[in-house]
Amino acid sequence: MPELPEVETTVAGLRPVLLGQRLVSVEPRRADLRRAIPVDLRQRLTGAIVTGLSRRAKYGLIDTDRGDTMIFHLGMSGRWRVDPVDIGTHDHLLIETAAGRRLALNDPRRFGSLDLVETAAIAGFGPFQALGPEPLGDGFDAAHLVRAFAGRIAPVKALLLDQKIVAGLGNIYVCEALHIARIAPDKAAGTVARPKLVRLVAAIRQVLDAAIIAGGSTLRDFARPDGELGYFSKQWLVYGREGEACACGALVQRRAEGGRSTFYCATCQR
DNA sequence: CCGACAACCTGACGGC
DNA sequence: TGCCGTCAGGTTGTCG
Repeated sequence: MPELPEVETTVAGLRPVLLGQRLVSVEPRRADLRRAIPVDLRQRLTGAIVTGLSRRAKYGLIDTDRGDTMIFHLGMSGRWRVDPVDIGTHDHLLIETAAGRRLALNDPRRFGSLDLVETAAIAGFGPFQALGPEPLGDGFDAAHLVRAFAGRIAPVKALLLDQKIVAGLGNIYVCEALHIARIAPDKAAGTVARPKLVRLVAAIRQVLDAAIIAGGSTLRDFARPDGELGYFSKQWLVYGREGEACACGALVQRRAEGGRSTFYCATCQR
């Protein structure tokens, strides 16, 4: 579930619950996810007031009035449950606000992470050091891709998954964007002509915007403990559609590369 | 730099 | 019903 649009809509769903609220209880229920949870997280966040929520790449950021920012990553299976009826084995962090709202960070596979850094030093946070530009921001355009792809013979799909080149794309949206831009996933990145890169930038923005809108439309249901985002899956053109007909009539193909599935239309994408 | 692979974990699903 | 293999939206590291 969690690529950039899912994190964006998650943050949007958390905002009305947390913004301006004092955290009266912050309880980690295990010592680690993908890596250790800071031992002082509970002490530093309990009693703090949330002053802002935002997103960077696939990370969610929660700022407090104590100058700390909690940074979460949802990995493959993470999500926040709002006002859960009961607490399960995969609820790894519990939060309660002064207004009596409860949150549980749930992550069965525990590929996610939870960090706490000084807000003023956020640029020094390890995983943020080498991140490329935000795909929906000003720093991302065809010229950027021309520079990033120059001389590279790796498949364009592989480089789009590289967070150092552009931050926030995952397997689904890369497959979708390449389809919309009509670019073959295995084409050597450095050989993709500039007009195609112009299309690619537009396609990435288009698919991310549409997914955020689709996720946003489900925000009403965000508080449901078992609530799932992901309405955008109904709009996928190629991802998960192996053997189905593309709009051109050809069948969507699937290929495994580096242990991950790539979905594409060999007729449309060149 | 590249591609392939493994590791980290659990759950869902299909086949038998 | 159960067992087994396969797959899954991410990140990080190794090896040749």
